[in-house]
Amino acid sequence: MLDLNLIRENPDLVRTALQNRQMDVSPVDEILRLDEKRRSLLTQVEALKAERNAVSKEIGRSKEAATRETKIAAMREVGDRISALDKEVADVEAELHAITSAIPNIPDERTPVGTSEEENVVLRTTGQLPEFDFEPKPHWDLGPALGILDFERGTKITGSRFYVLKGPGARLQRALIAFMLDLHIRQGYTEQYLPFMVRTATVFGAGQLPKFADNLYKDHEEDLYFVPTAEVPLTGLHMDEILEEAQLPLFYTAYTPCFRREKMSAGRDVRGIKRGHQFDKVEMYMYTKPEDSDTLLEKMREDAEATCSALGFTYRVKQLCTGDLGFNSAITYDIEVWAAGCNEWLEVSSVSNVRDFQARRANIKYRPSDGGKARFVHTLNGSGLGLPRTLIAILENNQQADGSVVVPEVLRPWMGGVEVIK
RNA sequence: GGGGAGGUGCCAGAGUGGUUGAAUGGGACGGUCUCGAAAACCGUUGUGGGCUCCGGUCCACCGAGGGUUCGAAUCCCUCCCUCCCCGCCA
Repeated sequence: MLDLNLIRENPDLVRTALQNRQMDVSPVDEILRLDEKRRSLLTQVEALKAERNAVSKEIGRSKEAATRETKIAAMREVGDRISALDKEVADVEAELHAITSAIPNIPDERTPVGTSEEENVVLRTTGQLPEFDFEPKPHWDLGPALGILDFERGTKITGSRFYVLKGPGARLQRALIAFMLDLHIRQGYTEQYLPFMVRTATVFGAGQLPKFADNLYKDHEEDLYFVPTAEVPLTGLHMDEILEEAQLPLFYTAYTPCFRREKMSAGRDVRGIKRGHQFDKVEMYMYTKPEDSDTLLEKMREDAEATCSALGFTYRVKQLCTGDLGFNSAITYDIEVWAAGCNEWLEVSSVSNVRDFQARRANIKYRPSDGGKARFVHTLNGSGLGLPRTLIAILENNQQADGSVVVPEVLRPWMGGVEVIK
């Protein structure tokens, strides 16, 4: 959510932001119009309320019945006008809120302007592309051959885009989760175990509603959403709180499953486990003072990269351009790992500084140590790697000619010492 | 699932229709005192919003949302949450 004052005082900034994101700028004018209408209505209705309050006090003090009756009658009429105006204000505010909540964050000056993901900028590539003296197989062939991945049974018990991990496959994923969480703990994050279902206000606070309702699973009976990412409950953690400056920054890490309907990407990435309706992820999250968020974004990026390095991945860091930037984000780095079987770079992490965008929606502030006015915090989020794509990279890059897969050394403690899955 | 109690400011806790945005106590912060501290005393201590000659002023907020009334923290309705007892399930 953007600051209404910012939109009012600097509409061109917002228009440019929308343009750079390849979006329609007309909502800005609509907001300005509604904002003006709202303030005009408020001036009227508040004057009436002030009058009613004052006269009502007089009525309370008045002893004379006739005077009281006259005043009560007058105030009854004022009350009717207040009700009508209040209704108008509520309508205008609802419309204003609906439009404002659909405006994305303003990209950072350092976010390159571009029209689509084609114009994302590769900042750096680390490691060499692995070489094979045989034709490396994609994971959708490798996994079933090893008996650790079962697509048919996944679709049988649930439907398309669901799969079953079996035996060492399931264990490998669990090893990755434990490894990542422990690594993030060493990097200074505090582990959280969170609800996997959240209320509407929580999803709104994280910026997933109303815009992305189509992508969410919902229990309509209980009015609860299944989390699409741990970012949602991690934002909710301090919703409607005023933190102390001394508490900041807060570093959190959490493992959660993620549930996404993927209506937008129907027909895309249908092969393998790259894009499922249910997948696991370890997430990093920060609450910071505004002046620290730029620096800490780099820490979070380094922490995500450290995970890739420890697993022996060849990876590259991309800077997203305005055309591909997420709704909440001002600046985002994507980390992509090379997968030798399907021959592509897979996005395993997205590290973003959303500044005060989520904090405004979720109402998360901090009180400066000098006792000044409470200010919105900045929040940052980043995947400590999405699990399916990490699994793909391990299976495809560590495969051997006989179809077996070498387990990365750092994971072996959680694999009962198993060195090769065969 | 059945029965009962409750949700008020940073905390505890009054307040059942009219100067109550909210008593009282505690905490925190500032000041006086002190070599310093404690004690004591004095003061300050919410959020959002409108207008503003930027000195203020007005509006809203006592779990959330509606309603009654000239006027609601106080009355009514719905929902949410917490606690206790019983039942049920793990």
